[in-house]
Amino acid sequence: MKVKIDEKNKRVIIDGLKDFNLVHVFECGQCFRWNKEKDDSYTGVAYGKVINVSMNHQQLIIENTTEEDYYNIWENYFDLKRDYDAIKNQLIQNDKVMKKAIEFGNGIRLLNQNEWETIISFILSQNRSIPIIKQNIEALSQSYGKYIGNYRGRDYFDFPSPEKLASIDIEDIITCKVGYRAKYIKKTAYQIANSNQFNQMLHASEEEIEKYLLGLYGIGPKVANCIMLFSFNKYKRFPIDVWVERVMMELYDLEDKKSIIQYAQKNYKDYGGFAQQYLFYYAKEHKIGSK
DNA sequence: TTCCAGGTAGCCG
DNA sequence: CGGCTACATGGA
Repeated sequence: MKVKIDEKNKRVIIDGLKDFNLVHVFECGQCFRWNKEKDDSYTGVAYGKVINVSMNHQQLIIENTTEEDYYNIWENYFDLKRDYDAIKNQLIQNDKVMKKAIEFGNGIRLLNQNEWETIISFILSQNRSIPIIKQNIEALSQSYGKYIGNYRGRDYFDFPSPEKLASIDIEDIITCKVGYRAKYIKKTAYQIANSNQFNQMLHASEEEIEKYLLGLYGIGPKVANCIMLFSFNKYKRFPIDVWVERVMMELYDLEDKKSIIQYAQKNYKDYGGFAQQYLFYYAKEHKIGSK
């Protein structure tokens, strides 16, 4: 992997990158603020910046960025330093289903996303489909987020701060079509904005983080696991949603959530989060078990 | 029209 | 504890 800085064109090019596919990364259900352009590249907002990402063979091209942002944000955000081969090789041992799921989503990488944004995003995700979640988050950002700028003819807004969401009325949050989840958003934003506990969690143990998240209004075990996996680097976490539950019951012949948890702990160990994401993407795209 | 979506809080036994 | 249900909204 080789990094080239093209300062003049505000680009960073990463050469010789393996295990990275734009569709897999952005459509596997882990993130909600990335949209496909007509040229098959993706434009999105993260950490208050707008960038465009495209691929050319094994070259990853990040546009509208700088060398500084690449090393401070994007290298970690896109998880570029991790060896996915090692993870895949361990996961596929004695597991034909996983082998298929990994072949299908071979270019998935787990993004390292902002903790606060991930908390609200996955509170919103409950009992909802991904396109609607994306709409909700976009509406929240456009209504209450800071204006970032115009890129390729479109205006972009950052995800609103805890202070901002804590300060607005529930009725105003509801205008973003989040339904009954508005009260969860307001209260959780208030708790985070008005306590230093959240900041302490950024350096806390896994158990403390879990306890804290479960104490926030609107967060249960599944959402807490997603937040820990997608923004706190807790890669053992194995969130079980309707898709993972169905694919595990159908293709692994497991009976209930309890046996799924046991199976995952025993077989996936430290790589539960990666395993889960391959399975989720495979199940969702093939609509396993649904009808 | 009915059913379902990256579930959770509240309530009941 | 474990099981049940209401819940906002939009797409199939």
